[in-house]
Amino acid sequence: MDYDFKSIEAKWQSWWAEHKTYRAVEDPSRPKFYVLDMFPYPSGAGLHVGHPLGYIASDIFSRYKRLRGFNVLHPMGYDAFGLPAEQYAIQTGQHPEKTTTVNIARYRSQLDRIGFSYDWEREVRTCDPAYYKWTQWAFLKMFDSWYDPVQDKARPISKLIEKFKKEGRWDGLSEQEQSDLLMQYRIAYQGETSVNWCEELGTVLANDEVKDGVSVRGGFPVVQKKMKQWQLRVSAYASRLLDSLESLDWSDSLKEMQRNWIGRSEGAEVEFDTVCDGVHRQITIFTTRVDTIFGVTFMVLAPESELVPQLTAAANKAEVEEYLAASRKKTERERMAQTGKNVTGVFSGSYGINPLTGEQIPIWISDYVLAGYGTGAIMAVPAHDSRDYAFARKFDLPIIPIIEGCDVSEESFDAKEGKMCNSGFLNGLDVKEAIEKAKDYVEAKGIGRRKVNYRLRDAIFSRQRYWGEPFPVYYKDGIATPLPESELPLCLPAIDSFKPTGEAPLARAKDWTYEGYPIETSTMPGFAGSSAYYLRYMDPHNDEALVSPEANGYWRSVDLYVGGTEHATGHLIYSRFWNKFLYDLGYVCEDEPFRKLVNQGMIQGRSNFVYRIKGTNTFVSSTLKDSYDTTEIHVDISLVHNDRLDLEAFKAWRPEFADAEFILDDGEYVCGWAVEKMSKSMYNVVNPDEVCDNYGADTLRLYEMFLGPVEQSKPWDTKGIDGVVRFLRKFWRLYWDREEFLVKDTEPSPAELKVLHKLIAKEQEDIENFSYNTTISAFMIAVGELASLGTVSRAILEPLAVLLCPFAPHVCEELWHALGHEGSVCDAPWPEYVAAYAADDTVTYPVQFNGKMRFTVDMPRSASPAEVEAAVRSNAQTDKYVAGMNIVKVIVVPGRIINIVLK
RNA sequence: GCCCGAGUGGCGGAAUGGUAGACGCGAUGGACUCAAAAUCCAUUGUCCCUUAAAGACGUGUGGGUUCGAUUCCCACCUCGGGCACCA
Repeated sequence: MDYDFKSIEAKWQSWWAEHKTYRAVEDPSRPKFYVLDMFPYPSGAGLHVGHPLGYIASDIFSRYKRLRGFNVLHPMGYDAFGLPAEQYAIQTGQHPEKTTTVNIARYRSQLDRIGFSYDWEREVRTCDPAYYKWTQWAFLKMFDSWYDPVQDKARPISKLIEKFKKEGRWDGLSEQEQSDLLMQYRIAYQGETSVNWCEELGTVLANDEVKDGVSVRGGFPVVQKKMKQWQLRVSAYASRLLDSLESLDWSDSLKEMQRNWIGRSEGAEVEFDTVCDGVHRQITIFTTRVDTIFGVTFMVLAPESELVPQLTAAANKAEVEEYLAASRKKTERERMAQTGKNVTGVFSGSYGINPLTGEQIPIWISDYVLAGYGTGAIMAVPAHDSRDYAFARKFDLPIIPIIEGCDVSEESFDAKEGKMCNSGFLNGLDVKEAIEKAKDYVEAKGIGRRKVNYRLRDAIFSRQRYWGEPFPVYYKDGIATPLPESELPLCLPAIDSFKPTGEAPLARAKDWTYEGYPIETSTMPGFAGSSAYYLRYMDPHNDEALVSPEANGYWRSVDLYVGGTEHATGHLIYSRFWNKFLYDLGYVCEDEPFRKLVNQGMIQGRSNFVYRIKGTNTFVSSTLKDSYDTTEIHVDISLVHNDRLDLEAFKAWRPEFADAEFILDDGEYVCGWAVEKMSKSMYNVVNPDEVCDNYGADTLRLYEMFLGPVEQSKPWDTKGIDGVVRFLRKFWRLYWDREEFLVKDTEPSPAELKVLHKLIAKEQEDIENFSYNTTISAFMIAVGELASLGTVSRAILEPLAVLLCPFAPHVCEELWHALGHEGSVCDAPWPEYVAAYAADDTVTYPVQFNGKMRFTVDMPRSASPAEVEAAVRSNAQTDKYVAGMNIVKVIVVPGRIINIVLK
């Protein structure tokens, strides 16, 4: 029989489906292992070969763990709410649900062809009401909770009310006042803050959805706007999110990204007296450099700070108003661009009083100070802060150096080193000591206190969009009131048009009311549905709970999570927050959701180019292009083989090339190439379906892993796939020769057993380290060796099929059944490694003289270093290389090398 | 600017202190064939050389540690990623 991957793959894929081979069932008698992929957003473009990279890696790991006796949970689903489907609906009028369903079906068929071991009975879709019921439920729990700083965890809001009652702060408040009070404490709360507003998308965005001042989706400009929005009090968890990062088995770079995003900084808050038109008032600033307080020459408020109206002198009002108005209109991008000399600001007309020197200093307003960080007000030390320095230079404010010997004529001295001067009681101290002493001083004087600040902000949780989870909240006489849990899920209502009209789409829904009161018209953001999906997979059909304590107690948390780095500051922060919240309330048993995380690299495209001579329709081969003035044009990689252009196909590709002429090199047109992002516009997209059609799923799986380490980005180049194709054919031929099944019940030779055991040892080690490319190399070597040994023994070939099955499940399943087994190879026992064959081994030691290799010596692996040394000293060749010199020492590294040091 | 990560043949990559370039692609030569495909065999870092033996050089650059460095340390260069008025 020949290796016919098409029929083999189709046959076993349906066999697996029929036999429910990959169904996971809780079984307390077996150890569990939970392997999770980041579920995809089902986009209209379908999958390209880069997408399944992580899925293949995790599938190999799942199958391997299963062979090692673990009860593996390996689910898949869809992150199905999101902007693109809605944008598409706006353009075409098609309901997002419809396009999403179509896209999901396409994703599913593409995934199915690759032969993943997913338990599809556990599939989740975030847009399914049965699923988003639990997203809404979690929101209600967050609404009904507060963060208790004493116990350092979230607790029911009723406990807070009890506390207020005891303190006499509750009774006598009106309903509205009670609601307003609690709103300041709820984990999910509604609050007025400065938010990222994207006009083009008609919605607010969270911090991680904005990059370089534009929206991540679409790249539209973003402005700061004060708005009342639903938010999640993620900031309450900042220190816990930071601290428990230590315990996670994630890459250092990813942890570092999260640390940066959380942005802990230690400093102090200091009170400054201010005077504005004769009115005195205290304000608080935050600084990490209390030691520089003698160098303060002015203060700055953020334009959005609520202190601005209070500290604007009547005489300066007009100017300040003008500045505030201009600042409001700027996009984030414009604000970020105005660094250094372009810095802007306006004098408020009021003054602060330095609490240490008693000196009066002007208060300015500038948007280089952020409202959302610290207190929105700073003390400016231009000599030792580059931003303050730029501002002082621009507006001609004094600069007083307070560190000995520093030169501030050209730039500020920001480093935390040197000896203090011009600083009263701090003089002569080292900067680090001065910081501590100054903190002690302000605390003792009662004018300040130590304070840790975090950059991490609360997450803006509402979106003025349609295609998301509705908030289970209605407004009873203007008071935000949760829907009773029994009303969940609150289903997304039908609307007649998706076109933006300036109001939230749900405001146009008919009867969007509860008991006659209006329901919230915002919907939840994309990260809502993805924050707890890993919990839902544990118990996906439960109507009573997000996850039952039994299911959660068994599967606990994700043992291995595979996905891209792009979620480092979004999903992976929100999920950890969400999980910690549920943990605080006792709904889940683990504090962290993802124990080990592997970031797969990107698969880049390999683009091809043709070179058109400017002003003509003549194309010159890349090998000759330097003698012409050419334009580089992307050409579809399907028209190119081995970098040689198919001229006829190229002419037929697009009408403008129909009469193209060519300058060939040696009869061939050689295309240029480059590694770029895989995308339609670069004509370098490779579709996994095509690869499955032409080479088979097992080949695709092996090749993606063989390309290089999973974590690394690497280019896809289809021409390299032949090596893997040849390997699989060779592997097949160990079992089958035309019509004859070669496997016999003969005794294997020691040489054959050695090949097998070497492979078992290598695979065990490599899979645990995600070093799949080297495992596959080891397979290629082993199969080559077995072929030349003429292996037919069942004792070798049966375990061999098991070993390869995580990588190439279809072909191994076929062979496993050909060997006479009834059940799936997935349930085969992992081949035992027989230590005897390793002990029996011979090691060929290279013998070096002063680091230079001269000859080799064969020794049994079990030989002691002393025995090896003795054997080498008495070797006939040794004398020749010693040649009259003295042997200083002999270094024997067991199993590796012998080095003889001569002098 | 700050913080991570990476630089190895024509290409993807292997080796985390011990024979640098495993394995694969590509390339060259050969076998089989009327021929092609497929398959198999051999060669394939650079230099010197007719060839071979032998040798020298060689993991971004320059230093250092070591009997021995792609691997560890210091400085620099280049590329990739993240953060960036966070006081």
